[in-house]
Amino acid sequence: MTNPADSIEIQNVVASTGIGQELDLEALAEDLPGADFNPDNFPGLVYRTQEPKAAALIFRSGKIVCTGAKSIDDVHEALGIIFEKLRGLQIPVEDDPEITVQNIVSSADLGHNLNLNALAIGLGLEDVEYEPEQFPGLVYRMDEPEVVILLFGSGKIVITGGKRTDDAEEAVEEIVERIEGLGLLG
Amino acid sequence: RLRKWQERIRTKDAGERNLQFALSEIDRMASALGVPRSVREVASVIYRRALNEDLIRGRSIEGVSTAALYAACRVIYRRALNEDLIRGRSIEGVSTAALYAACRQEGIPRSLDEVADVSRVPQKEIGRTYRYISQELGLELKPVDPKQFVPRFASALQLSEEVQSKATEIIDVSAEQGLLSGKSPTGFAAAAIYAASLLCNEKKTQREVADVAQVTEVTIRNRYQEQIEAMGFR
DNA sequence: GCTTTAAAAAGTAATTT
DNA sequence: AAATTACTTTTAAAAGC
Repeated sequence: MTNPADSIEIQNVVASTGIGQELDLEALAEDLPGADFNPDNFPGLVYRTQEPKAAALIFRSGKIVCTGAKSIDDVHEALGIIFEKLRGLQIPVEDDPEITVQNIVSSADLGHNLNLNALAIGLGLEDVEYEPEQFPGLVYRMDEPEVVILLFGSGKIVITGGKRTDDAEEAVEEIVERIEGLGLLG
Repeated sequence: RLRKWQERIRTKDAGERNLQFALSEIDRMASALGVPRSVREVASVIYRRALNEDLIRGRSIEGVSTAALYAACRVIYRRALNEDLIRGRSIEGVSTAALYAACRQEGIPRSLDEVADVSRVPQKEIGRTYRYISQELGLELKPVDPKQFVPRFASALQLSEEVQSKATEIIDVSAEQGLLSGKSPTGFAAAAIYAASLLCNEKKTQREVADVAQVTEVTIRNRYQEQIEAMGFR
């Protein structure tokens, strides 16, 4: 009788921001201990924070992508650390750069095993991708909220593509309702 | 005006060539897979539909095996690109994906591994292209049924009808108990055939079955244990 | 389309012990 | 034969090929 929505855990938050200042990544790679910069492979410089654990991709334009954080607060904290590091290097950083959450990845547990074959047909083959030869999860694209849900035989699920914390909760309620409506939830 | 006319002819030429190439590729791969002529025709129809709906865009030629054919493929690709016809997508990828889809539609599926063995395109691209054309053409193919692999695998192993029907029964019973969700259809079929061969005293080793189904012995062992339990043996 | 980053889910595969 | 490592899928942004 536990509510699947209560089992939701945010696993990763992706966000973007910018310091409003062009950067010399070659020089930054020298001054920032632990920075990875391989312009031949990728134009961004990779910098990882320990607490909270996250990875940032810093670009020449001054734009930054932060990923790996476990919450929106952690994203702000990690980026705050990076902003301070840059200021410490005499690089001008805007007072409080706007941070935009781009994607939230969450996991949850529906609490019952799922018959993915029946679910693929029940949810509608046009909205479903289920190719167990290639991947064990059923991929379901939901319209409202606009997210992608990966459903597994164990009843564990992954919700991704949402930008708001509420998206995962709404998605879980919606998918539970749909599966129950099909009589396919335990 | 004359140039435009010539361009049109060239465009039509390239298109014809591409189609001819695609169809001959489908035929070559189908022969290598031992696919009946009726199914080859379905593959051809799917390819033509993909062409008509302009889906041969955005994919690159990646598969390389025989240098000569790869070169021919590149020439065609470049021509089509110059004529602004194909813009990226590979004829081979779409041909192979069409064949894979046709086999499924006809109920005699080949695994992506098997199709990749006779294609010049990597398995990853075949799977991706299949998902793309399947979605765009609205093929709506149901998930592959492991039972559909039984006759072909069992006959390759020279197993009797009795083993085949036993394997089919094992698949039905274990799938009924929810063991199939998320599992590879080939691995599931392979394990059932292995189990059935034991039960019918026509034992094949896990390695023999694994080779035919192109899965590992570890996978057969894992699925076998679950299926035996589902059947109430052990 | 590709390149890089991170994270979960579960299956399969290749190595190593 | 068991344990480890690694890859499959989805998502989003960044700059550039």
